[in-house]
Parts: sequence; structure tokens; C-alpha cells
Amino acid sequence: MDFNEKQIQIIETAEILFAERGFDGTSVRDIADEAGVNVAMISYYFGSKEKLMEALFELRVGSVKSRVETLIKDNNLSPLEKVNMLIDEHIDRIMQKQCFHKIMVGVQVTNKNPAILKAANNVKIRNAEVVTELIKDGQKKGVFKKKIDVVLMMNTMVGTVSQTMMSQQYYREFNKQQDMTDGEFEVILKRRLSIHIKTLFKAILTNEA
Amino acid sequence: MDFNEKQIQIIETAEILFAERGFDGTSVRDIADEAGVNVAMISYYFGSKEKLMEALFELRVGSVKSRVETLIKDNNLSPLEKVNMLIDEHIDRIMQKQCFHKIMVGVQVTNKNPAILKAANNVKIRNAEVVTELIKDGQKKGVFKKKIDVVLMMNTMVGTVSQTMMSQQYYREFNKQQDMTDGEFEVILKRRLSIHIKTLFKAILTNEA
DNA sequence: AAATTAATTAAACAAATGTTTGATTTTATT
DNA sequence: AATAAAATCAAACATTTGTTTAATTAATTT
Repeated sequence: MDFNEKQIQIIETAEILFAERGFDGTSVRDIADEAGVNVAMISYYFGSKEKLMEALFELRVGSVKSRVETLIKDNNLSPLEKVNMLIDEHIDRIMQKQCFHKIMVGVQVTNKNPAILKAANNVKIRNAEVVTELIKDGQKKGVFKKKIDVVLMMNTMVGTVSQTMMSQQYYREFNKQQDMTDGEFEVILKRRLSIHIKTLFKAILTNEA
Repeated sequence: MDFNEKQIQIIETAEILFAERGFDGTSVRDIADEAGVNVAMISYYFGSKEKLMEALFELRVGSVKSRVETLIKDNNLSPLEKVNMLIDEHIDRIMQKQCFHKIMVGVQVTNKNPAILKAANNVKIRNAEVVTELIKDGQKKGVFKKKIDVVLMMNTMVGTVSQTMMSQQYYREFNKQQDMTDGEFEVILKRRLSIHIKTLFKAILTNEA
């Protein structure tokens, strides 16, 4: 399914509102008003509010054939380099689509719609498989430790990024960086996050200090 | 404010429903039915649904004078031992109050009620101050590194635990531990989480491998 | 240009929402 | 035992909810 301009306009307004008010906290009239269309257009184009949410997921994760899966096969890169790229890839994706990520968190907590829950889980499972493969390769080459809990490791990456994104306002205050522009701060934040998580992963994966 | 039996009964039912359906996804009738009381009792006791939520927060974080703050002052413990206790304390608290934690996550995402948001933030700020103090002490004693990003470190702890709790079902499947009882699995999970995060913190804080 | 399809609209719909009312029962106090 | 206060209830309240209808306008096709 591909969406026309008006549909995308509606989906993207819904994305913003769902992110900051939650699915149940957002009425179809809120969305229609904000998008500048008639309320009936939502039923007309998507069938229901629930299906609008599904359309949002289709738009955001449907096409993602994950750049990660391709870069994994690059033989010029060492396992550790690949892991590091994975980390940066993840940070970029979350920071670029913050609204959608918030919605994903909401879905994970209050799991109502099974179709959406499945879509969210699929991404996770596919990701875990790719990473497991990557880890095994590193172990075979002798650069990674033998005993590694892949899920906990991934939880640390996902959890740290999520937690940091969700409370970046607080991070900014704590480090007294109010004077920066939003763009400047985001660059700094992403770099620090990247270094931080790479350090953690090195500790998990390798034997060096 | 202290609550009578019936009030606590209502609050705890609300906690469960808010956790699994979200605040806006739960109606006062849902709560009343589940708690076995008349709908009017919620307005009667709490004034409104919103204030019921505030009462829940009062019950759950109002009294917490945080065992952490006291253990910090114990001079028989090394800084690293204290950090490790902090980690276990956190894991225990989240795993014991999973429902409330889910609600906290929801509040953090869709920040509507300012009173509740403030309550949630206060816990975080107080925690960060205590930890910063603890880190400084370790640095003074020469056991911790000089440059440490306390906020990112805390985000890793909070984020990893949160992510792991939220997807423990998935963790269980991935590691093929369906045969265990819930209790057994939780013990294992907590122990692994503890070891995992302590390893990470050691890497962040100290210079050893 | 006529006919057909698509897009848009205001209004209406029933169901669900949070809250209040006013009466009744239960409990506590005098 | 009489009185006052607290607790409980079914019913009603006004909004808000997601969705549909039926009519009108715009765009496309024949």
C-alpha cells in the first residue's frame, strides 16, 4: 500500500499527536483539526482510528529493509567495526524519528492491537537474529568473548538510547547546556551517546580494558 | 494523607489497569467494576480520575525516603560496593513494582498532568544528586576515573532494567526458559541483570579490565 | 460536454466517557 | 434508642468519543 499526499499529511499529524498525548489521549477530531481536514476524512481514507495507527506503522517500518542487514555482509569490516556501526545506526534512527519511537514505547507498554504489537516485535526479532549472527562471527574469529548475553546487551543499547532521548531535556539542564541551539545539542548528545555505548559494548564483547 | 482500606483497594486496582491499558485507555467504570465498588465511589473518595492517579503516586513515591540515601553514608562500604548496592536496589524496586513502573514510563512519554510529572522528576533529581555525591567520593579516593558522565551512566542502568522488564517475555523465549516457573525465572533474570549492569558500571567507573 | 469517480463537507448517530445527584443503607456517636 | 455522619447505590447529567450519512463540490474519464 502506498499513500497519497493527503494521507501522509494525516498520518504525520497523527504521529506527532500520538507521540505527545498517546493513542487514547488523542481524538480523531484533534488529528483532523491539526491536519486541517474534515473529521470524516480519517474514516474515509483509513477506515478507523485504529487502522490509521496501523497505516502509520506501515509507513514507518514497512519499508525498512534495514541498512544493517546489508552492512553486516561487508567483509572489509571487522566484527567490532560492524557492532559500532550498528550502534550509530540505532542512535541515528531513534533520534531522527523520536515521535515514532515514543509511540513504539507506548505500544510496548499497553499492548492492545495485536497487529501493531506483531509489527513492533518483528523488527526486534529480525534485529536480534542479525546481531546474534554478527556476534558468532566475532567469536569464531577470536575477537569476542565466548559467553555473551546478546539480549541483555541489546537491551542496554536500546534502553540507554531510549532513556536518554526521553529525558534529553533533563540531561541538558544537568550539564548546563541551555545556551546551545537544539541542533548543536543534538549533535553533542549523539556523539556522547555513541562513545558511551561503544565503551560498554567493548567491555561486554572483548577481553581488553 | 493516608488512605483507608477501600481507597487502597481502588488505587491498587487502578494501578494494574493503568499499567496494562494506559491512563486514557482505562475508564473509571473499568476500575470500579474490577475493584467491586460503585462508580461514584471514585469521585467520592478521590474527587476525579486525575486525582486518583495523583493518589496512586502519593502512595507509591510519597513515602519512599529511599534506603539508598542512608546506605550511602555507611563508611564501612567502599564506593564500588555502594554503587553495586545501588544497582541491586534499583533492580529490586522496579521488578517488585512493575505495574507502577510501566505507568511511570507512560507518564514520561505523554506528559500531561504537571503535578505527576513533577513527582516523577523529583525522584530522578534526588537520585542523581545522591549518585553524583557517591561518584565524587570514589574519585577523591582514587578508585574511580576522573571523567564520568553520571547522567548517561544512570540512563544505562535505568534504561537497561526498564527495557529488560518490559520485554522479559521475549527474553524468556529467546533463551528457551519456558519450563521454569515465573518465580524461578524472575530470580534468574534479576541475577543476570545485576551481574550485567555491575560489569558495565565497572567499565565506566574504574580503570581495570 | 456529459458522465463518472473521488474528495470534501456539515450534520447526525449511538456509545462511552467522567462526574453529580438524591435517596438509601450502614456505621459511629451521643 | 435516637441522632449524626459516612458509605453505597442506581440513575441521570452533559460531554466527548469514533463513525456514518447524505449532500455537495472537485477532478477525471468517456
